Amino acid sequence: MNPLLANLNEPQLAAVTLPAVHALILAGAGSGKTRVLTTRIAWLISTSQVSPPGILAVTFTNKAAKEMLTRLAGMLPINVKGMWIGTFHGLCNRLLRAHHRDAGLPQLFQILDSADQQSAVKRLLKSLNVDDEKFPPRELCHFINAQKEQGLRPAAVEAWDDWTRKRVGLYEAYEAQCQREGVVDFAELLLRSYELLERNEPLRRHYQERFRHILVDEFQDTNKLQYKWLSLLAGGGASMFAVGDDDQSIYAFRGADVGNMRDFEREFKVDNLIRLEQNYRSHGNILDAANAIIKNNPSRLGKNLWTEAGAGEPIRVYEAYSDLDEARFIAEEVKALSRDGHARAEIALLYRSNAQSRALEHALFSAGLPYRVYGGLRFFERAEVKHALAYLRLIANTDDDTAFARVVNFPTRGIGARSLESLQDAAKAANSSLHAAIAQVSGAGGVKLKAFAELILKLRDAAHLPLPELVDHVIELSGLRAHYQNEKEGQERLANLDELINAAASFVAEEGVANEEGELSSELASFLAHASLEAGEHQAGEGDDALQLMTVHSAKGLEFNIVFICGLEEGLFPHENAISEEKGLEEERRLMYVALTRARQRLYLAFAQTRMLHGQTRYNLPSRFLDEVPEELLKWLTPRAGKQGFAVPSAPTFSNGDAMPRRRESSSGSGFRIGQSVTHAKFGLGVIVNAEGGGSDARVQVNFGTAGMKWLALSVAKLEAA
DNA sequence: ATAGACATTCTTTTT
DNA sequence: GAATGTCTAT
Repeated sequence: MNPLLANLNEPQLAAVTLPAVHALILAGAGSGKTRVLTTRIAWLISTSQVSPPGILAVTFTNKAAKEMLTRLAGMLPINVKGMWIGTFHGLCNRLLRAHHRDAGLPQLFQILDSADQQSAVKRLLKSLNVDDEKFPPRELCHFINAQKEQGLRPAAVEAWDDWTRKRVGLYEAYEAQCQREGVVDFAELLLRSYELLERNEPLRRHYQERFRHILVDEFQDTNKLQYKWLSLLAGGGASMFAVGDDDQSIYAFRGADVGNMRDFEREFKVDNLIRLEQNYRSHGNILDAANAIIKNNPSRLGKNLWTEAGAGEPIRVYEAYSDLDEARFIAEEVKALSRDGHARAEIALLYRSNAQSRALEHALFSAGLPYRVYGGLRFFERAEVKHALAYLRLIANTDDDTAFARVVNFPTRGIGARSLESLQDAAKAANSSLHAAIAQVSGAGGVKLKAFAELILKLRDAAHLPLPELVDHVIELSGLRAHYQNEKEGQERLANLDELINAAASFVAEEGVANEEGELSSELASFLAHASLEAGEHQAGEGDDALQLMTVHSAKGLEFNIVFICGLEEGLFPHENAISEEKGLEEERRLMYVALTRARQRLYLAFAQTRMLHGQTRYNLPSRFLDEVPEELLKWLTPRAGKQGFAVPSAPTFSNGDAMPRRRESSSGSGFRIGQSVTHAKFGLGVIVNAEGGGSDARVQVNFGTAGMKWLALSVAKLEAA
């Protein structure tokens, strides 16, 4: 027996050893998905069914791609480096670099990240004198990306109203601007390489014949364009092996289309649908809860996780008075767990939205517990790093107006708004880049601009230097170093700039791109692509034994011994913006499913009666997801809050600094107070969130959850304390 | 050109 | 509440 196949369970083995056919693997959480994917590649190669260059394996994140490469390298005695295993964007970048001419791109085309894209759009709106109130750059970016992700160029977009027609026009102008500047955004990487393959038959046939096996990770997260891209490449008879979990589809809001799983099944006539349902991660109670929750979603492909591990501990539920109380409880609990010998790094605090981390962080800090928050600014996204990268981008391509605009006056060199305006006018008149238009600007501003142009020229002269030295040189000559040396808070930024030099050095050491003779550094171009495509690790203390704080979204794919899910309240989780639509609610439920299945041994669910949000105290009902977990799996750490609402009345006398209902007048005499749970004959269960008037005029505002927010006159409405 | 005041917005996020 | 963006005064 092939040692690769040892210890695989039956469906895993079946999936790994499928012949060259299309297959859809429904891989539940914790069912060994990555193992199946990598083992399949290793098995195909080791049994000589395919050679390494015949494999195309696609993931969504760099982390997943790296993980696959590392595991594969451990299974096979081959050099994994050159294999086509990577993210959609990384592989498309590779394709476009190799065929930039056919794709209509300059050799050193630059990649705009989302922030770059937004500033490019802002610049475009300004140059066209478009009101950015009516066309917010954020929304316009979203629109453009959504079209591209459907595979639609401006001419193909159907516009039925003036607003959309105008946006399509702006989409077109944006494309022209990008093309002139020699830059592509993330979605363009995909679309451009799709079009390249579609239109260039010899090229398409080449890759179709080359890739015999296409493997896709997290298939439920693919968008329409990615699916088309895969279909095109598989069109030459390759086998497609798609691994995904429709229950973990939580990115519909950014274009992911679970429908691709059904389409794939139908269009590729997949008759190998394999379910991986045995879970190796969590104890039974946790899985039972997850299964019970997700069962409420109709139209699933269907799957039920099970485990050989025992039921384990019950799921602990804590009802807090307030967000601060919730945080304090968690901090105390974690402290106790830590004392009992649990590694802090094995404990995760999950929440629906980032704003929730504040209260948690505060409590953890007071308790002296080290923690790490995911989701902040990443290395290559930091302002000072982006500034340095902008200078480097101008070395590679002087026409990159986004980079130009970013640093033309940073550090300040007396080039103000009016000089830039005349430069922009000149560029527009000549249909040229900002850099190329400098000669046209006269006067004092023109002199300063010419000095800037000379600076870029001088920097370009250094392009032959080894990359780390070039970076150092740029930081020095641009004045960035001096600028941050003079700044009070500049120490950390200087350190980050030094870190950028280090990053360049290790990039050269690892990637080892050869520098072509006499040419502008292709090493530089690869490094810049790397900086755009892989924004780098999140900041701070890796390696320390720290608590892990993150949103449920960023927890996907991770696992922890102990998990706290915080803020389980209607309006927060499920989020209020998602509640009104069935589809939105189902995605929230899948999100809850993802959250639950992160835990191996112990799971806490926490919610609060009052919470500060957007600077206001809010009163929420417990999340409906709590009701969807079977009673017998739960162990209430506070008196049970039933379907009737909160068990513990929130007395207005907390001494712990919690938000207290401010309007006492509303409670006097009426028998009701803010924060109290009430029932109404028509609207059902709700929470009083506000009150005004008194005596016979008294009115209260009640949050009825699904039934909405209502103002009710106490003299008319029959409210009962719940 | 820059600091300080005022207004506005506020899910989730990788590439 | 905090962060970003725009306007205003120096």
